[in-house]
Amino acid sequence: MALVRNDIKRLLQYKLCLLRFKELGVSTIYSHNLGEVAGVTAVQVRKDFSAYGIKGKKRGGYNIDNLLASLNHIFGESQKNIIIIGMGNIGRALSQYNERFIKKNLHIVAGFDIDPSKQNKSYGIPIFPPEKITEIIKKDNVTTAIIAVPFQVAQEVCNILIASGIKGILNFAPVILRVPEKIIIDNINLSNKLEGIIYNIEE
Amino acid sequence: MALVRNDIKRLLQYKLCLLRFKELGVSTIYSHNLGEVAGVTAVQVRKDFSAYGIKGKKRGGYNIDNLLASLNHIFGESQKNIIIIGMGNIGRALSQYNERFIKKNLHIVAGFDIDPSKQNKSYGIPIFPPEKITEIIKKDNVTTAIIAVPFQVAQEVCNILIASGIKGILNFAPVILRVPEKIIIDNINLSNKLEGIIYNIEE
DNA sequence: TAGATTGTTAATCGATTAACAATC
DNA sequence: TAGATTGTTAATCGATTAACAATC
Repeated sequence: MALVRNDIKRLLQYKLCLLRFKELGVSTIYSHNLGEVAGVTAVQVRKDFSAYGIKGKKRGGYNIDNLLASLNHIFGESQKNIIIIGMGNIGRALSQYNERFIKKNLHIVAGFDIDPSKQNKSYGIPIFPPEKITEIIKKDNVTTAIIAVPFQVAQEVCNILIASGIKGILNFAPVILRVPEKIIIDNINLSNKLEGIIYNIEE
Repeated sequence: MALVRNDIKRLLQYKLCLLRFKELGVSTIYSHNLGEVAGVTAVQVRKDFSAYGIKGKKRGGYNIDNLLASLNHIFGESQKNIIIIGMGNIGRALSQYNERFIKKNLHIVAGFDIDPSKQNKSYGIPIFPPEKITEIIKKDNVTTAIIAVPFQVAQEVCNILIASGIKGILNFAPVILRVPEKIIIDNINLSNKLEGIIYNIEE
């Protein structure tokens, strides 16, 4: 099991902030501006860029277009195909994100559910029965899957996905999935997130 | 801006795993068992428990009921009221979690949306117009809010929430919200999560 | 007694911060 | 030249891991 590194999370956050600045017509940015909106220190920003070979101008800051080009190069500009397993409330909500995701070259190409009544196109993406998982993964060269099934079947679904070639998983089921060392996984447990926030409030 | 600490996240994860073990009828657990399912080392488990004054028996492991009692004491057993701002796809999906959340004393007491057509009870929780936010927060003693509005209005909503007394925020809008030092915040950016996973896969 | 497990102290590692040199 | 900013090296801090003592 491998987790996404913090520096990568920060770089993605910078990318998002830079796109916002660009929309506002800003063309140059200083490390302290970017740090402020991204929620990190200016030194952290400069260090992150430096570590990935991204150069600014002393006294002149960083050119936003150059930064975005560098970041896009780091994260790759090819289309990434994604599937969702489980079309319950969360799965359906995520399927609606497709339009937004497509701007970032993230394409949700299919959803899967055992309920035949969900196997139609009303969710914006084609829905298939679970038996089709392996077939679609191969056909569309899918490397990443979102698990949004009940926790009781999450590990079983996870095993099928990995056997079919999936390399990365975003898991919304409230269990820590067991996966081989090389698989990248991010577990999102909403009630734990809420409980964690509340604990800190009351501390 | 304060973030939820890692040790707290682990304790919550332990709690979840322990509940699963308990359901299976297990009454005693060793640090290596718990570590394995929680995805951490046995030493980490023992250190976390030790730091919070939770004792096991040398050679005999930990009693699951005692552990759960200790963890419940740490996290508090009173009812916590939560509101959701924005009843789009994510907001509606989260409102359906209420039944599950209630088992953990997390009560989603209201949702808010500017769209009058959403102000009915079909989502399992009462929906109000945004003007009612402050009133409901005071009335129900709400300390925690989930932001699920479009990013353009997320900061404005955040400011209103904080002015109304909210202390903790779970944010699904793709922006880093600016909040005072004491406010606890957790930003979940789904496309960043997917991009981060994909970056690590391709590395 | 031998073996297994907890629990703590010391060592290591990695990430963040401080300090400051370089330079526009 | 003075001031502002980048970029790097060194110092600090915190978290994880290793080692091992305690004890059931």
